[in-house]
Amino acid sequence: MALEKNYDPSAFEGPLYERWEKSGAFACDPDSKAGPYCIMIPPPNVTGSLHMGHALTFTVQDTLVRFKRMQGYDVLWQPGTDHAGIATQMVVERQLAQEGLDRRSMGRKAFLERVWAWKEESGGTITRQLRRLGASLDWPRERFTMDPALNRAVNKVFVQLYRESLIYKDKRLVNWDPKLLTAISDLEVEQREIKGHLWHFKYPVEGSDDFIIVATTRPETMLGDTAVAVHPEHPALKSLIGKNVRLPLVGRLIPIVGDDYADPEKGTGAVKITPAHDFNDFEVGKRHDLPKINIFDAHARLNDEVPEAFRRMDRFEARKAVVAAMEELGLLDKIEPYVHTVPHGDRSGVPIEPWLSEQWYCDAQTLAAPALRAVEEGQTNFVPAQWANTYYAWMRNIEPWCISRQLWWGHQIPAWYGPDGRIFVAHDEEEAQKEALEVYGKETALQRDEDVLDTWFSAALWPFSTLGWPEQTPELARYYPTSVLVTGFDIIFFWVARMMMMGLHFTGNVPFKTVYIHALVRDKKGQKMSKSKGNIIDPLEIIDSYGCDALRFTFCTMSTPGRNIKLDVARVEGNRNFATKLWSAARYAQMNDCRYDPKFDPDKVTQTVNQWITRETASLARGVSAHLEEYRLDLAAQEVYEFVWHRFCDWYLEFTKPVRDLAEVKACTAWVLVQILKILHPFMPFITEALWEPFVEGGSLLMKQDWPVYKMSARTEATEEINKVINIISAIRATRAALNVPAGAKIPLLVKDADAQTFEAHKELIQTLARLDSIAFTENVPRASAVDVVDGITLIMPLEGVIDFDKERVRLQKEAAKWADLAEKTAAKLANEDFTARAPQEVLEEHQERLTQARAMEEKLGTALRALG
RNA sequence: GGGCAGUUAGCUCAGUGGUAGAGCAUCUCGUUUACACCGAGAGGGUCGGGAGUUCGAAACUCUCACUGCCCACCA
Repeated sequence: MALEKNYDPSAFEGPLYERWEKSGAFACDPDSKAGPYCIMIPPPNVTGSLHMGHALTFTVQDTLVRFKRMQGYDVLWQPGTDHAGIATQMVVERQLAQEGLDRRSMGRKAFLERVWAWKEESGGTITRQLRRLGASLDWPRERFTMDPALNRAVNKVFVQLYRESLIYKDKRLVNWDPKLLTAISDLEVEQREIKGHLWHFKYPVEGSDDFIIVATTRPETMLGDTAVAVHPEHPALKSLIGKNVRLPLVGRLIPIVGDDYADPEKGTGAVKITPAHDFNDFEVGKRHDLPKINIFDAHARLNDEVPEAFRRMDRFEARKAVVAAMEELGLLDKIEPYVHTVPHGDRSGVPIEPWLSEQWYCDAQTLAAPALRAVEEGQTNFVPAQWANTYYAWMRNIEPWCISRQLWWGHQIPAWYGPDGRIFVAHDEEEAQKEALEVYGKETALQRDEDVLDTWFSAALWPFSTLGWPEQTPELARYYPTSVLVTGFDIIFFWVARMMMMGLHFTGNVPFKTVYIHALVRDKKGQKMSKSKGNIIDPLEIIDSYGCDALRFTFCTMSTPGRNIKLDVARVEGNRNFATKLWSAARYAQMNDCRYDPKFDPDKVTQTVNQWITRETASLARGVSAHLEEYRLDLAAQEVYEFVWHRFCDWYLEFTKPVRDLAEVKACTAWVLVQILKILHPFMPFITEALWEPFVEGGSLLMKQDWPVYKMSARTEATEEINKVINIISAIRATRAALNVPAGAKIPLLVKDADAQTFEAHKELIQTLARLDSIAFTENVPRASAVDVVDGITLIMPLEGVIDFDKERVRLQKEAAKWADLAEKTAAKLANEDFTARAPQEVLEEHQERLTQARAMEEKLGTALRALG
């Protein structure tokens, strides 16, 4: 089958993926004798679609997985999707709203049916898109976080943690999202900078005509104030401690308390205390035993605790009303513009409300201790290592994790309530009923907790729940702990930390040995991609335009640890060109009848160029392996790029053109090409697989081939010789270009001080690639010639009448000056006794050699200049 | 306020103690039968500033500046 002239990825990417998948090449083999290697996919939102962040992380994972598979490991890359509680529920609720429906009126059961239907409808999108990316996931093992089996794992974990008192119910202030009407965890709160105001209110002090002035960014909360705090040592205000103020608008008498929390430097030095609506005030309230007056309903509208005029008002409406009312009373002291940060729900985008409610909590502090130790002791390593600091910082100051959500889509909390409010936490209703029977002594109707768990709760179990836990499955025994977790730093807290906690607690083992944290994808200016900025680049459009391999290779070359990836389509285009180059080289090989011979022994080649390229190939394979082991995909990819384009195409194929009919050249060309396909496969799976087919017999798959490891004797003399030839040709080309010798013109070459052997052996090569019509040896530099010196050899091009000798003189002088400068610098260094006494021997030798060489160059160029006349 | 990164050619980035590199862009030349999504060549950098360690610093230490991000606080 002859290769098409042009590289057209769209012609083969789809069919090849199908072939891989059908062949079972993605499947792990738990019975295999090979060692296990396992990566758990960070499950994307089941109803989501592929964005650049996905494309990056899955490219990295697929590259690692394909490499390991070729190395002979039994690889499990576990696929799956996440139910993504809030995100998915929001999407469906938005759909309902368009139909004029809402979930509460349709009821829980009907709503959940609707969400499941949506999941069935859109759930295949992301997995189809993953296939377009070439992701070699073990699809028959696909899991979903709400699978019945995974739900059993969730219940088991919940029940056990409850019985260990590591999960409990508590009434306290939570981050309440008044739009989504659910509690959220600290991590789901996003601080946003807001240009607001600072209102100064005068509160009348009881029994005097004095006022105490408090400043606030949230005037509406004053309706729930139960104290004013001042610092116990505040010089001007401490005398007021113990007195009361009459809370305006409300008329309530509230105390002035002394508390360290009141910072004399801030605001007016006195601070209003609203224990039910501010986290700090809540603490102050506890210290002084203040009442907590909840003035908001779930929608953050004022409730019946406030004066009638304000009831039912939305919080922002109430703000205006309170300010207006205070102003009317003459109690508004002043208003200042004020920039401050306000907590917002990361999903809803509305300011969150600290709100008193009863929620389920997980004692993260207790669970964090072993998880911290595991990283400190190196059972789990972060790559790059500095991310461990981020992990430590958060884990050492971890707060209780609010795990309940007032949603319907998710794992419903396995807790049932008796008529007296008694809680029965059980694996299922039957078990709960049994417990209730013992307690009440009779059949009793139980009511299940309405709430569901935070999405990240089930995600935290992913590394073992997908492997069948709590059953002791062969998969669990074999693939857990997994080899590496690949993810972005943005979810170290959300996910990595929680998997560590749950994994250690329930399996006694870390969930992964390595956490590889990669960059985030930005636009080419380094800005976050977002819909509102309009700078989103769709990976599928890129794949359509340039092919999947070009996109993948771009991610690989740019995934330097510790840096963001500024994605510029120009880079993708450049890598598409690289793919084209490879395609074209393969086509050339095919046209010249280069067939891969499995019996070809690279160690036995006799021609110098073949000895050279086979050793270079071996060195490439070693380099790429080493870089991949260290997660330096960037360096690995760059090394292949350099080899394929600049060594194999630019030099080897050109070198062998004059002798392309020789059997050894044909076999060697095919061999190198096949090695390139193998080494490049993890990075560019499609083009390499497509090119594999025409070069080997028997319909095998490249992705199932062994990663190349060679036993080859060193051939350093071949490398040296070829490098010398390359230098000679490059020098002649540069001289020709500098002197405007027409590219088509063939010129004679005289050489001086050269070992005849190099020129004899590679005469044809040098003549062809440097476009010479003859090569001859000489003892003297003839007059009126262009000259260059390389590796001690003087190259002379008698070009009288062709070139401008003034120009040539300037060029040579510049060149000579460069070498003289180096010689001088090196000589000065060698004259420094501190240097000669302290530098290591090999560095000294290197400098000696450099000096000799620089002096020789200087001298030979001098000779050439003199000959120029 | 605390922390972590980054600062190297016009742009995007490699380079962790011994003569400053690549890709893209730019310029010159070139349709030599794999490739113009190409080939050959060239220009371009006081490695953010300062100090220190060292025979020797882009690299190590300190310090300053700027950029980005994370965490916390904000009356």
